[in-house]
Amino acid sequence: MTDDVKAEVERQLAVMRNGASEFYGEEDLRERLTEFVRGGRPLRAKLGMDPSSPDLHVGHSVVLQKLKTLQDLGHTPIFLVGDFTARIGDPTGKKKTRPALDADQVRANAATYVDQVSRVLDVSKAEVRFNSEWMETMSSAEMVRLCSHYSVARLLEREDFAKRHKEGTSIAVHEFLYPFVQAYDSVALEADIELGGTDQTFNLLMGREIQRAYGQLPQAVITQPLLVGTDGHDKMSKSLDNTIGITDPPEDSYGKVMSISDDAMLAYYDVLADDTEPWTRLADERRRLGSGAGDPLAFKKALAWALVERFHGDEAADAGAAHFASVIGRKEVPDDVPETSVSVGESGDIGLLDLLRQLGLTKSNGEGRRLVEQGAVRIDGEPVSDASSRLQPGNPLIKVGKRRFHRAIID
RNA sequence: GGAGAGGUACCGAAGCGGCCAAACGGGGCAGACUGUAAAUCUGCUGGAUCAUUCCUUCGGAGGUUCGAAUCCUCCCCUCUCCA
Repeated sequence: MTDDVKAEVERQLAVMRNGASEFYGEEDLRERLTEFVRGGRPLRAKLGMDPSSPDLHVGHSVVLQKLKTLQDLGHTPIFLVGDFTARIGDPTGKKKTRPALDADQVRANAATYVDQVSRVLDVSKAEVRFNSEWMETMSSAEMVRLCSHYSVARLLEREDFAKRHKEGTSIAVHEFLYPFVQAYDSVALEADIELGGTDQTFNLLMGREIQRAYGQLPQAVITQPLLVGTDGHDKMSKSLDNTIGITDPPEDSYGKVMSISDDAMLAYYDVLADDTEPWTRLADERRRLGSGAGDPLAFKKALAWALVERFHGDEAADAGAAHFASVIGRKEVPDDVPETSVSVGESGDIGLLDLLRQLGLTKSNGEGRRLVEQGAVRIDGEPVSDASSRLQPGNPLIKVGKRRFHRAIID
C-alpha cells in the first residue's frame, strides 16, 4: 500500500516534469501529493493568462496542455483570467512600459478566452477565476502590506527591469506592482502548483515567497519552454505578429506551419509533442532528422496536420492539408475564393488599381502599381504588366502574390 | 528645485537651413530559386498622379527665412547628474 502510494506519487511527479523546463519546489509538493494519492484533496494547479489580446495562440497552448495534464492526473485546474493584471500590463521581457488596457477592452478579450481555452481543456471541470475578484476590492493598506514583503533590489534582479534600469529606459512604478499582484493571486487561490512559460519564472517564484509571507505553503512552479514564433527567431507573440492562433482557420494554421524553417519545425515538435497518436508516430522521424537524415517536407506536413488536428479535429486537418497541396503545391485556385461586387463608373469599366483597392487587396494605388510592376498581379491566371489597364464588366479572378485570391463581380 | 542629453517614417538609427519623402539596418511586401510560404539572391517599401508635379510627415504650438527635420520662443514627454 505504502509502496503503491509512493509509486503513484513518483509517477505523477514524473508526468509533471515531462516536457517541462524547470520544476521548482518539487520537494514541497511531495507531501501534499502523497496525501492526495491516499484519498486527500486534489492539488490546486493555477495557470494565469492576461487578456491583453483577444486571441490565444499555439504558444499559450503549451502551458494549457500542461494544465490539462494535471487535470488528467486528478487535480483541480484553475484557469485564472488576469483581467486586473492586464490593466497593469505585464512588463516581462518588455523594453518599455506597456500601455495599460482599459477595462472594457480587457472584458471583451476575457470573454473570448474561456471559449478558446475549451479547445484544450475541459473548462466545465475547471475553476475559472478572474483576479479582479480580489484585486478590485483590495485596500490600499493591504496593497502596501503586500509590497512590504519584497525589496526593490530583488525586483531589479529581474533581467528586464535591470536592463531597463541600466539603459535608462523608464520603469513606471506600477510595473513593479505586476509581480506582486500575480504572486498574490496564488495566495488568494491557495495554489499548490503554478504553471507558466520560462519567461514567467520570476513572477512565478515570487508567488512562492509571497505565499510564505502570508503563511501558506509555497506553490511548486512548473515552467514550460517557450514556443518560437513562425519567424523562427523570437518567441511566439501577438505583438511580433508571428503567431499561429488557436482560432485561426485550419488552412491558415496548416500553411503557417509549412512556412517555418526546418530548424523551427523541430523546435515546434519538441515543445508541442505529447504521447497521443499523431505525435507519437513522428517520434522516429524526429530522431532521424536530428541526425541529418529523414524527409523534412514529409515531417513538416505531418507536423502541420497534427497541430491543426489538436485544435480543430482531424477533418479540418485533412482539409488544411488538401488546401495547401492544391493552392501551394499545384498552384490551383482554391474553392472558397472571397467575392466582392464592384460597380463600373460612367466609363463603363474600372481601373485595375481602383479594383484592387476596392477588393481590399491593396491599401493604395501606389502599392498596387508596385505589385503590378513586380509581376505579382494576375487576372484569370494571366500576369498583368500595365497598371493603367481597365477591366470590363465580368467576373475576373484576381490573384495577388502567391496566395491571395479574390473574385471581382464587376457590373 | 538646478544643470545637461534627447524626442525622426512600422522599429532602431543618420541627417542638423536648400541636393530630404528624409542615408543605413531590421521588419514587411513582391520576384527568382527551392521539398514548402525556410535559407539565399534581387527589387519595392507616405499619399494623389501615366508623367511633370502637388499634398501630408521628422514630439506639440507659434515664429524667423525666398526656403526649416535642421535656426528662435513657449509647451509636453523621456533620460542622466546634482540638491
